[in-house]
Amino acid sequence: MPKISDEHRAARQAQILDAAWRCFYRQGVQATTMEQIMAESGLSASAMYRYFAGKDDIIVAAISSSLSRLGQLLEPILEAPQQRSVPALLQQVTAAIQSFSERPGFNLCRIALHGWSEAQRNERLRGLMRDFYAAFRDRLADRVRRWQAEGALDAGAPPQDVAQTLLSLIVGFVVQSAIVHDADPAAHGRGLAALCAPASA
Amino acid sequence: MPKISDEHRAARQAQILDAAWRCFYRQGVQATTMEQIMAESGLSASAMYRYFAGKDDIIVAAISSSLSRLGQLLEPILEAPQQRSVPALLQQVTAAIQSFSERPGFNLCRIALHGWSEAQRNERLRGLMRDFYAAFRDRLADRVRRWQAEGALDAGAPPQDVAQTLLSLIVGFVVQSAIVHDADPAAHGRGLAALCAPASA
Amino acid sequence: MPKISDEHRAARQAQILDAAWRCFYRQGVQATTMEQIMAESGLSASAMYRYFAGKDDIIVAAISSSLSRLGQLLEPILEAPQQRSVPALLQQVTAAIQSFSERPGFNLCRIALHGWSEAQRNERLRGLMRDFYAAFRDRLADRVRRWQAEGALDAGAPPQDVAQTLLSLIVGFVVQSAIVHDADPAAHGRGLAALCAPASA
Amino acid sequence: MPKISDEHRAARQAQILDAAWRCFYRQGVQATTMEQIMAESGLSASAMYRYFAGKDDIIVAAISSSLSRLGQLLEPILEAPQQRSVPALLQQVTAAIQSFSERPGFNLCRIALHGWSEAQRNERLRGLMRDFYAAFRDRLADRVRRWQAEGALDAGAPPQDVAQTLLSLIVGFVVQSAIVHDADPAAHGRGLAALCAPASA
DNA sequence: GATGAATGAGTCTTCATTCAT
DNA sequence: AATGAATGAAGACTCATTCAT
Repeated sequence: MPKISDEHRAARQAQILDAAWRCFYRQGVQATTMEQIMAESGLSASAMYRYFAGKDDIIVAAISSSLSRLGQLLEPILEAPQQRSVPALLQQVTAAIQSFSERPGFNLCRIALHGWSEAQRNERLRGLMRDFYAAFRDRLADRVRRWQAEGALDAGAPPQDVAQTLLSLIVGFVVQSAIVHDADPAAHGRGLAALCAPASA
Repeated sequence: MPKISDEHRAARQAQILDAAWRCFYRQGVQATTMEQIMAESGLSASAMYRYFAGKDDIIVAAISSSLSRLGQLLEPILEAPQQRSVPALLQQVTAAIQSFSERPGFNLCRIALHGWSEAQRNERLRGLMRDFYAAFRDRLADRVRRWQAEGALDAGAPPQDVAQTLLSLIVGFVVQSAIVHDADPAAHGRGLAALCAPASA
Repeated sequence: MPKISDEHRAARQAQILDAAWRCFYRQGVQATTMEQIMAESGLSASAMYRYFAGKDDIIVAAISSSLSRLGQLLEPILEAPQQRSVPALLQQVTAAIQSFSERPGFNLCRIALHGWSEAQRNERLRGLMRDFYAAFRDRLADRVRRWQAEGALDAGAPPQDVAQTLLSLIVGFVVQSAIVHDADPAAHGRGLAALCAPASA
Repeated sequence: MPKISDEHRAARQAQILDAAWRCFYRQGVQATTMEQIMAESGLSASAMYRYFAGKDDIIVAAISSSLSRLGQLLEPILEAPQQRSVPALLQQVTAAIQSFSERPGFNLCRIALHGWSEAQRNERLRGLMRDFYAAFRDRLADRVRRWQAEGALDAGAPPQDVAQTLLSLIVGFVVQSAIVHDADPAAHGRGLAALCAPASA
């Protein structure tokens, strides 16, 4: 019965990836050693190599699965039919990221920075990440188009430009969370609202 | 004559840091070896240790000097008295970053990602970076206050919130430059302008 | 029914040894891993250890069985009653070796080199091989004695010396086959005939 | 002064290759570990990698230098102008090999077997060895031609065939030395002489 | 009786750093 | 002041073998 074996395989791989993330989060991707992942996962050296071809494979799988999780986290927010205002969307997205990051041992923001850095020197990772962010920006552009159709946004602006700006706001929040440690969804929302508001309100 | 010695020292250090950056840019911080920096700088092993205490020192010095360069690049833009609109400022800042990044062998955007990642696992670096970005945000807040005083911006908004939003836009541009490779200052400006504009323009 | 079990056992062992030889032939003895033999034989790890005590046992059994096959190949040639001339015998033996070597996946010549090398560092193998070649040389000496009795060869020469020379010619052919790839039974026969011929023929 | 450095380099390389040969001789090529070569040479791990790119490089260099030594050993014998008989040449060559092999820690015959085996799975080595033996056989063919010119050998025989036969006798001696341990230059000479002699002498 | 997942000792190799010259 | 040879600890990865199921 291969089913048991497949489930076992998936479980072990998840076990390894979770351990890898806990290590990456603490020390960065390159500085994490296989031995540390072994210790964190409770598996032996050979067990790791049964489920992954090597360190690079673990890195790619871990980052890839992390991007998937991030996509699953943000998709419902983007697709919610009742989204009316840009600052509100931004606030919801950043709040979701923040609450997801607060779980112990898995800070999404710090991990993102490590992943971006690693993607600079890893072919597969670079493609993976470019595709993910390009796709995410396309979803944002869709959202912009709906707003424009609803009359909530200037219909003359190129949706891709607005999407690029929105994506910057989101990843900028991530960076400030990891570096300055005081990024605040509400502040981001207020700041953007202030920019959008007529000056002499 | 200690003065010559000091100049010599500074020149050698700059030579090493430049070489280090070229390596970091290509391969990331952790994956760069001392031997590669030696080869890139044309100096001997002992020379490196004469001018820096070790690899960590080179990393901190390189990132620190890079932050200084970035500050020097952006300061005149922030302080320019004639700055009138937020989208225009954003476009100027991102354009400056982009043109600075286009010089061969020193892509500021890619380097920033490496530096952020490294700062997660290096105490000194973390402090350095937090201080730099906090200070930069303070400068942005000053700018916001001036705009508010000039009536160009809603006076009721907390300047720090607006500054946080602006910083996000800037670093978001950096990330998109390095990851998706198509970040565009003009698009960022247009996108922000669209968000600020009244919907039914 | 132990008989079926015994047959089963022998069949499995042969299956393993055949697989082992295909691996040894390609990569040498030491460089072949148990996993490769497992893959080549289609058997599981535990099956290997059920039928052999370990890798060393497989090596010894494989080389031993190979020597037997070689002996069975050459024996009828040595014992053929109509053998009249030394060059003819040499040519027949080398031709037999060559045709045996041409089967895909089992080059006797290459395998011999691997076996000799391995015998240097394996006590059991060393004895096995010494005995085999000593016995083979004894058979050659018998042949020489028969030739001497028939008047086909100088009766004053020590048969063991002639046998040693003949064995050198044979294994020399094997080495040249594996290393220079152009060893030729006919050329060997002609060369020896030329040495035996009176100079001014 | 680069000369000192070059001499130093050559000396270290020789030191490593000598150590490697002592290990190869005892255990075969593949079964020898870098650590054993380190211990035998008295050098550290990194020192080895300063002078050789890796284990494969050491193997190739060691075998290559060994072939050179063998060539230097046999060349004067082949070129000696007073060589008159084939058995005498054979005896001189084998005797030279034997005396060279008797030095402690460097048995040329055992080493040859290891080298041949290794050449089966190492591209560079295979070419190296094929070229060496082909060239050696050409020298033998030259010798044969001279004998034929002097009337000492049947002028009608193809020199390359005779050379192939002679090479077989030599390498056959090497194999019997290493495997049966009783190969004897004099016996080889007598055996060949018996084959060459008229039967009813 | 058979499987294949698991192991831990061992392999080759690299690297930041030091030190004799 | 400067060199570059040397180090040893640590890195990723492999492999013959065992054991729970």
